[in-house]
Amino acid sequence: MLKTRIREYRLKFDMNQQTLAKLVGVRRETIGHLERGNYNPSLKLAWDIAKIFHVPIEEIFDYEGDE
Amino acid sequence: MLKTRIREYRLKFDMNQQTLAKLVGVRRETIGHLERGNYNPSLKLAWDIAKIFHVPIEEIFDYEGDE
DNA sequence: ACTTTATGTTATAAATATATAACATAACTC
DNA sequence: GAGTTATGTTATATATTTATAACATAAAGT
Repeated sequence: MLKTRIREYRLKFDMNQQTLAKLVGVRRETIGHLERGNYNPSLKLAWDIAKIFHVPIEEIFDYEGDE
Repeated sequence: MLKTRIREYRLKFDMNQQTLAKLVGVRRETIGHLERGNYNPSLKLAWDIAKIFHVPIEEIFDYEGDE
């Protein structure tokens, strides 16, 4: 399972799903799905999100403890 | 466009596409497609590949200079 | 109470990654 | 030169991400 800190960083940057979505060029629902762990993003999307927060991808997404 | 150093690291680790593919649980062709930039991987696959080489994802994949 | 804002949720469609199988080629070994 | 190994390549099928649209709810402001 993928653990993500999108919500944590999103709140830290004081933005809502809509704003983040627009910044990385996806839909609001897509951000929501990711935050709730509904599916694994593409590398491109993960990259764009991490870049918004100025952190490495591994800081936001974590597959530790997996299959 | 996505630039990748999969081949470079794969050779450094002295493995062929087949071996790397098996290590990360995909097909040989998938590794080949990635090396030739045919498509963007999922975060999971990018993560697994980077982990094989013990480097951060950004060391292997790079979207700098994009859209 | 009504309106707005943020988020959850669900169904379906579209796009894209990956699997699978098949064949090609070039390098190397015997 | 036949056989093996590594890789390229292409066509089709399957799986998964993402888009799109619609409706629900709860909180906050007026």
